[in-house]
Amino acid sequence: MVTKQFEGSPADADLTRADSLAREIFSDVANKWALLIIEALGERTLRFSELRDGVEGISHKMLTQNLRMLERNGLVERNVHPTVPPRVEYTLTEPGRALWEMTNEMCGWTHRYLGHIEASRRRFDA
Amino acid sequence: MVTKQFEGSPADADLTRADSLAREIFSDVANKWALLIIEALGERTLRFSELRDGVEGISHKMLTQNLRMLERNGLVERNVHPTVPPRVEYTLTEPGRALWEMTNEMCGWTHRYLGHIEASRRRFDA
DNA sequence: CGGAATCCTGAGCGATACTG
DNA sequence: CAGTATCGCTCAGGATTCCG
Repeated sequence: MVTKQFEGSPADADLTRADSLAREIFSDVANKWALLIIEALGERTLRFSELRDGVEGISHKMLTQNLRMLERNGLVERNVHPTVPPRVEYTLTEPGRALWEMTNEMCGWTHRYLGHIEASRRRFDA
Repeated sequence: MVTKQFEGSPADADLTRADSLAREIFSDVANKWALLIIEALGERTLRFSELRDGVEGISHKMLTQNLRMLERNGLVERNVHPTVPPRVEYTLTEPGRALWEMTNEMCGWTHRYLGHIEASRRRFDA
């Protein structure tokens, strides 16, 4: 992918920059919590607290932290309703939704190979 | 996905077990290094050292660690050639190859939205 | 060369408390 | 309810060393 080595031709500055940016984005996105959040938001818009117990296992802190990151990258949109008590809703943007399709496939993959993997683990652990 | 809440119907034990297993697998696989390794192995079989400098940024330790994990889950196959010096090659298994298709899409996704994301970041950081 | 083991540091994360 | 801030600790993970 993204992991090529360039030497010194003309437009390389741009290429390597785009490349390192791509790696950075990949690293942001290729993490457990981010993907689980995206997955949860695929169904519908959710509030902060709905996400907190929807994603199970995630801490308050990790949730905000990842939501900020996803917002920064333009994958989720944050909507504050100025009511009291406050109500903040998170929605996938179009890039986020595209990513969601892939988390979906990952879920499908996981279930498809559950048996293989479980078996392989037993073999390995012996 | 995987994050449903069950109450107490008959065959729930199995369902929740499969579910927690699925979450575990997902967590194993949804990590930066694992996915980058899979991506690298997509092209062709690679030796340990080829992976080490192919994946760039990964440490000796992280590489072995992740390779063990991937092997355990049956996503890569480890082949030791009893020569001297030793020669160890890693190949994707069929489940691994299926996963690779998804990392490929992720790479495609990354490049497709590079612009969007970069722009969104600039907006956010202001 | 590939891998295991050891040591050591700091980022990551949970827990808690405080604001609007 | 949502978010920020602070503290403390655990443990991920880098550097190094040794083995087959």
